[in-house]
Amino acid sequence: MEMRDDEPALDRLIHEPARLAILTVLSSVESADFVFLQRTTGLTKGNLSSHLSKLEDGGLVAIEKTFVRRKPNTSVALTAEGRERTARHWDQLDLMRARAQAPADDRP
Amino acid sequence: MEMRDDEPALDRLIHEPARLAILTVLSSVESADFVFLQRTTGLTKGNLSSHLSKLEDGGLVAIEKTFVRRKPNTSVALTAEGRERTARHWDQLDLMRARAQAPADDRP
DNA sequence: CGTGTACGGTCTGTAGCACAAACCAGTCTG
DNA sequence: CAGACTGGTTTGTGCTACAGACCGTACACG
Repeated sequence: MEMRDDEPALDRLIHEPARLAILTVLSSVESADFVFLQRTTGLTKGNLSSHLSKLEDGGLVAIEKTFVRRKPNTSVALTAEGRERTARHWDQLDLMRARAQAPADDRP
Repeated sequence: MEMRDDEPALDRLIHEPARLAILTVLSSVESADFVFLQRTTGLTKGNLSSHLSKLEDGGLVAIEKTFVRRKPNTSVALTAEGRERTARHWDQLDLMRARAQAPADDRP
C-alpha cells in the first residue's frame, strides 16, 4: 500500500527529545565534553553515551577522546552536516506549524 | 542517581512525529474524519487508528463515531486541552531553540 | 440472490529503541 | 593497600510505532 509523502517526515535521529537536546546544546557551543552535556541535558551517563554513539554513526557529531590531566575526556562537536541537518529540522517544524495556523488547503 | 530537570522534557505523546502531524492537521481544521487524516498524514490505517486511540486516551482529541450514508465514519477533533497542550509543546520547542542561539550559560 | 470488490476501520505480531542499572578502567586520597 | 570518585561503556528489558492480516458492511453486476 503506497502512500504519497509530500510531507518529508521528520528525521527520527534528530527528532528524538534527548538527541534534540544534545544537538541544540552543541549548536550553541562549538564543542562540549561528556560531563557538560550530561549536566545540561539531564541525561544519565548510559543514556547519553548511547545517544552520542548514534549521532556519531549518523554523521551528525564528531567525537574525540583524549586524556585531560590523566583522565579520559570525551569531547563532542557538531559536524558541518550535523549543523545543517539540525537547522533543516527546525525549518521543517516551522513549516509544519505554519501549516497548522493556516486554514485547511483541502481537496476539491 | 537524581538528575535536576529544570528542562521540563518534551511530552512524548505529542512529540511523536505521527501524532504531531495529526495534531497539527487537526489544529487547522476544527474536525476531520479518518480518511482525511490518513491522506493528509500519509499514515497507514492501522497506524493511524492506534495513534488516535492514544491521543484519545491522553485526552487530546475527541473521537466521534457515526454513520454517514450508511457507512461508518470516524470524526476526530482536538479537545480544549489538546489544543492547549499542543500550543505549549510548540512553545517549549521555541524555548529550546532560543537557548541554543544564546551563548552558553555554563557554570563557573 | 449469490459473488465480487471497495470502503472504513480494528486487532495482532514484531522489530527497534530509549532508558537505567550494572559494570569497567583508571585516578586520587589516606 | 583499601576505598571512593571520575568518566565512561555494555547489557538487559519494557515499551511502542509500524504494517499487514483480519473483519464487517455497502454497493455493483450477472
